Amino acid sequence: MNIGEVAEACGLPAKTIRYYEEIGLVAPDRKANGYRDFPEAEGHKLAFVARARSLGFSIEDCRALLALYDDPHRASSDVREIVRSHVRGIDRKIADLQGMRDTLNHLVERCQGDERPECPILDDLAGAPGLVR
Amino acid sequence: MNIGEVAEACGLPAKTIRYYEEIGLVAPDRKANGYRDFPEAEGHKLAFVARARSLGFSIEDCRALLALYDDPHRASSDVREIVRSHVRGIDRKIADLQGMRDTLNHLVERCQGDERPECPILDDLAGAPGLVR
DNA sequence: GTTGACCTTCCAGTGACTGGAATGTCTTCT
DNA sequence: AGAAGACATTCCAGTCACTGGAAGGTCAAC
Repeated sequence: MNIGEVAEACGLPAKTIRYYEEIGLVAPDRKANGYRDFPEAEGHKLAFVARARSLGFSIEDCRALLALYDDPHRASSDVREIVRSHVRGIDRKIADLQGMRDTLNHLVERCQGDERPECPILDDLAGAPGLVR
Repeated sequence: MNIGEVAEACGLPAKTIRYYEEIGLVAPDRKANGYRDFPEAEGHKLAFVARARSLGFSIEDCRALLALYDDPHRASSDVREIVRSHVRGIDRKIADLQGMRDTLNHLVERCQGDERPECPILDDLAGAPGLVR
């Protein structure tokens, strides 16, 4: 399979696939003309990585997950620990974002949003003691 | 004020403050010995940016907010629109992360997490039709 | 005069791509 | 046989917002 076909199949841009080869996530063969040639297994790896990335895993997580995927003697507890740790990171991010959103919503509520310069949002950013911090 | 003092005061690393000067967010004076000298107003700008960054605003948002902060003829509606648009972005991110977390939690629940290799998480990543996608 | 804390600039690296230039190859049509 | 157009290749640079480190200058205290 050419890079274009495998890109179509797994939903990743060809550029990204070349990058994944460069960092050693996949290792396609080469045809006589220098074109990459992806056997089925490499295509599956790319689809695996595409799905893992869409679930927010880092490239290093993907590397670890791929290694487990390839290892018939893996322990499923190793997989689960990677995923759990990732979920903890996601939970932290959600909590951070919710905190920001709540603060910002409070500020937006108190801002008139008209043509005048008075603005509680700017006052808060400038360090004025707001009602709700 | 030296960079170290102003860093202490606004809670940003000195490295970050130098970077903010480089990209034109602040413009400290210079002493005869080449050291940066931050007048009060520049210190306030840094504190303003530090708080805005902690609320998730991009550097370009900070630049726009600083410009409004500096403009006595601003309209508070301009401020509010920047903030609202940022909140919309935060909401999108939260929704994305919640989607990932829910999917991952479903997968974790179904994984035994023991010493055996069978793993519904890997099966899902590999494209096996899971019960819950 | 020497230590140590502070300051300076400059260069390189992070993560995960993405865009573009310059060039080569394959397929199809005339 | 030649030309067009779609594909492929490599390499370099840019993104965002810093962060680390090297090599060196300055200042205050002992």
